[in-house]
Amino acid sequence: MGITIQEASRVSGLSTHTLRYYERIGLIHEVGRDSGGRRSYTRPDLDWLDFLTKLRTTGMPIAEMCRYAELRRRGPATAAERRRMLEIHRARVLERIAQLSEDLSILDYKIDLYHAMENS
Amino acid sequence: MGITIQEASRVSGLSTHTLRYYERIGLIHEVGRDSGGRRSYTRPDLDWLDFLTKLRTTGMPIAEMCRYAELRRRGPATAAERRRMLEIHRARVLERIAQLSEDLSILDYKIDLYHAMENS
DNA sequence: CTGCATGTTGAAGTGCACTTCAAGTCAAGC
DNA sequence: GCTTGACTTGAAGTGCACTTCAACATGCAG
Repeated sequence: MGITIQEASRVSGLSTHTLRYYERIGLIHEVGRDSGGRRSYTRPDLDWLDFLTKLRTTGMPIAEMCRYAELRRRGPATAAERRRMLEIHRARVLERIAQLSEDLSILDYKIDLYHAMENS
Repeated sequence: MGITIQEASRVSGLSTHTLRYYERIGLIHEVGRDSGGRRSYTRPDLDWLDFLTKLRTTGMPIAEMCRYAELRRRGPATAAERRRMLEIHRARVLERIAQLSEDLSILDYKIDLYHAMENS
């Protein structure tokens, strides 16, 4: 019914080690098992992993992701709180982009200086 | 002539520990000392720290910064190589900004979904 | 001249996010 | 039935970027 941890690893881009680690710390809740006790990842699992990965790559700390995951498990009653978490995170991402853009211009300036040096 | 490590810390935004650490690993080269052997930071030191900080906040690994610092110490002959390093780093920063912007839209989408849930 | 804050050093410790290890289980191919 | 390879677990290890510690030195206030 589901796919193996190996396939889930390929699809998600996370190592099998990381998949087990994420489950252990509660980021992924109780992945289904096959007859032999092996993990079997379903579509919803993969979608969730995808979203988790986006939170990670945008710099959300694991601890905060765990909190989000826990709220999610508690159901619809926690929707407003989860939204607030995402809004706060969104603001951080925006700020990070702004900071990077600003620093980028310093980089450009420095690179220009080097060009000028080389052509003088 | 220069300022104390405490003042340099305040100006640069780096802890005194980090300032000593940066010096130890060769990121900052031989900061001057006062009569009592205490560090004395001058304007060029602070400018360099400022630039280092920009490299760090844009995600350049310490090891790479050390390499850049070493090239810088070797003088003008290494200018072209330093420029290349900055250009490569610049490309990474651009890519990071693009990635963050993309992930941001997923975040926006999710937040919208939560709003829709709350208003239904 | 005596505290005491601030400085110095090398070495050890910390926190985060994994990653590797050790020891065992299970299923498919020969 | 036996090997092989992927899977399982808990525990220990890794890499990065600092941070803290321990032990000692210096300089200024009272």
